[in-house]
Amino acid sequence: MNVQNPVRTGPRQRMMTDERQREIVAAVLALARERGPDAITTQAIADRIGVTQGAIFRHFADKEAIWLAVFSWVRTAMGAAFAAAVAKADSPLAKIEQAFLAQVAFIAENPGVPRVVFHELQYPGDSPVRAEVRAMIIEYRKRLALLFTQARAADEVSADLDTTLAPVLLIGAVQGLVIQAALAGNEAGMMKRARQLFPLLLHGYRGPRKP
Amino acid sequence: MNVQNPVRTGPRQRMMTDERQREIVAAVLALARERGPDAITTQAIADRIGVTQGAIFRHFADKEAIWLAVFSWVRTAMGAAFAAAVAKADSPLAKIEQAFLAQVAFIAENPGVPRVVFHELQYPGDSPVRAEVRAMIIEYRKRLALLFTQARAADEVSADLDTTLAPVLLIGAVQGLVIQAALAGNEAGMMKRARQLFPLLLHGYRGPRKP
DNA sequence: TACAATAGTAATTAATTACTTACTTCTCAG
DNA sequence: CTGAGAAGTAAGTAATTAATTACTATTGTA
Repeated sequence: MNVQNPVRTGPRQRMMTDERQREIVAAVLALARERGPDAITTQAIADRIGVTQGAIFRHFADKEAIWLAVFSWVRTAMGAAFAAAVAKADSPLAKIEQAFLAQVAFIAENPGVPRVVFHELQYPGDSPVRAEVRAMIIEYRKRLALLFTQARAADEVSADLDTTLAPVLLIGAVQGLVIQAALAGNEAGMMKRARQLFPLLLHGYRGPRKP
Repeated sequence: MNVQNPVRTGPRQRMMTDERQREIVAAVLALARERGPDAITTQAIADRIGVTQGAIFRHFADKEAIWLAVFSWVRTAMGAAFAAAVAKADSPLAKIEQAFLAQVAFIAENPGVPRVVFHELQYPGDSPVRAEVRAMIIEYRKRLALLFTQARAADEVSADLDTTLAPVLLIGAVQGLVIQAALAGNEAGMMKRARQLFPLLLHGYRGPRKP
């Protein structure tokens, strides 16, 4: 917090703005978790980071720019989490399991993220913000579909498996856990439930049992 | 629309209010689908049903009362759809399948419903409206859990199946389809995808295959 | 040290929100 | 037929919102 880098390479004012922008993005996600997306007003953000309301507009042109920054952060962070998870395993199916668990872990650590994402998904239209959110989910779904195709080729899942449908169920499973956590009010228990839930997904992907 | 019952048993003014209330609830759900939950203002409702904004408050004390009426309708309609679906099948597992398909069909027919429900779920706190929504989902989950317990007793699903976890996956699967429909912008294709998706759930519930 | 850029402030603005009030119109029961 | 109650209207209110403006304070640099 108070620790500052004594050596600056770039101009100071840009640094300050970058820091404030990150602070504002963090405040948005914190407010989303604590009070819900509708409570994210420029006044609430300003109160949380300790400046006046007008100061927000020194760092973002308008509120839409704030949302774009928030979802840009989410997309980057989720992409990194996905890549790290996939790198941890060798087989396609194991990669899928790691991606699933990483996704749940990311949401458990950043409970504001599903709130803002699914808040935005509930609106029709083609605003830049919504386009960003949709692109993020579509990208995630495509990456999963690729892994499922590889898993099918490696005979790790049923040969009949629809590799465009399988990601829908996996994303849905994450959503089921999010809803469950919202109802119970505990984001902490999500990981445990996720580990219990994955076998159910696994057997579904593997196809009918042959007794 | 223009057809009116010539014989009225109760006092007219109550009838009118009841009709307006139903009209307002329908307008809320239509607005949720067409423009998203945030666009549901008393002005937008009034415009849609063709009265002035102030007239809304002749039929509801305040906006919270409108939301309570909306979720009361949703709860009743969903409960009826669930009961009808369960009655169509004999075995517990077949009842579960019918309930799943009925749920998706209900959402496809009432696209505003998931929008308002999950909009409300994203907020913490204990307002009467949120309590109603939570109670509705918890009730739905419990009914599913009971069916899963019966299915397990009938040896239709794995003996290891966690009957509290299974409904989470089923509700999640519905959510996955809702997200998919939101991304693609077509609620019409939901039923087809649901029929494709159920086998994946089924094999998951049945447990590991034994080759 | 002086300068120029800029983060921050305080106050203000226009628009929108839920909700109210005074008044009008309609309709049905007595 | 009539009058009372209720649905509807038009106008208005207080609060909140995102965004702007004129000004001040700070900070790195020439």
